[in-house]
Amino acid sequence: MASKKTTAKVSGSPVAAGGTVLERLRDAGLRPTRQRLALAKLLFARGHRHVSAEQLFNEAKTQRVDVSLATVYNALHDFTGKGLLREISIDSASSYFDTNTGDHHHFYFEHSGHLEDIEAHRVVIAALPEAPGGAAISGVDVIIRIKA
Amino acid sequence: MASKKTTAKVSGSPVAAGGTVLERLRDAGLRPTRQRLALAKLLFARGHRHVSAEQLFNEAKTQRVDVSLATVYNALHDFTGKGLLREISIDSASSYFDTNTGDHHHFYFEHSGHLEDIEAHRVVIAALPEAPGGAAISGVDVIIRIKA
DNA sequence: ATAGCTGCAAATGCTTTGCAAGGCC
DNA sequence: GGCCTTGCAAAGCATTTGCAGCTAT
Repeated sequence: MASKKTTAKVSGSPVAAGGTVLERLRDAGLRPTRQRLALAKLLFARGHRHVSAEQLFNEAKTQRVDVSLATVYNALHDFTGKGLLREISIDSASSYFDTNTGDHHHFYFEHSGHLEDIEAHRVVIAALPEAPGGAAISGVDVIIRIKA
Repeated sequence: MASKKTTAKVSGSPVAAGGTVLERLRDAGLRPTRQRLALAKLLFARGHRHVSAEQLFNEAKTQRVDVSLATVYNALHDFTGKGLLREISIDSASSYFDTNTGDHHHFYFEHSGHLEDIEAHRVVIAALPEAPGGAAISGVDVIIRIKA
């Protein structure tokens, strides 16, 4: 699979202006349809964020972008499959999609269900057990739960 | 903050014989009904485990314990509410309940959805950011994802 | 006796899917 | 034009709830 042409730019900065979103979709091998473009802009144009499908759907509606909930789910999963997003499940009620695909961790505010990024370098892990059977570690997630 | 009362035995050994499970329910203020006792035994009599509602339900059936799925969910949540279990949501597909309520972390096997405990002391965190707004940290969860 | 459980099945909420119509290359 | 996407609504899961009957205390 993974037939990409790559300009080695994917995981750089949050993307500022408008044109880049289109390129990003193309690079990922996703057709830049009206819906995907609109959703990608909502997701990537304002820095890193954490959204649920429902949330993004409502935002789209507010912005007069006409998409169905099913399409939002499709887009979110397509983006995730291509590495444009990362899926996070902390609360069984619903999944969140994180526009920050780089190495980092999270604060989780238990009272609100809100999520906030922690830059990777702010968490220093001095010791970690090896995986049983010498298996490969695909990632380490640290979640700091905030009570208040 | 580990608000525990009991006889300081909760996170010690896995509970061996039969009587203790009953006491534990009583201590928690839960009526030791036939169903809860049976479920509690399945959960606590064999060391620490991670189970989903469906799993526990099937185990009960296998052991000829007659309970409904709804009762399993009720019991699981009642136990969790009283601090006898801890709920974990890593996979949005379903929640797991961990009989180990002490401080510890997890290996998560992505291909099987299986979960395995990591003793707290095996993960050493050298630096941790403070919570925004000086809020209180209620816990730190570390999940090591295993690819294979 | 009585407040608290349990069981069943229907209800709910999030997410996925099927299939016809539409849009990008 | 062909194939990928979309959109709706219906289908699918895991989980919850309502209410009559049961059971610890």
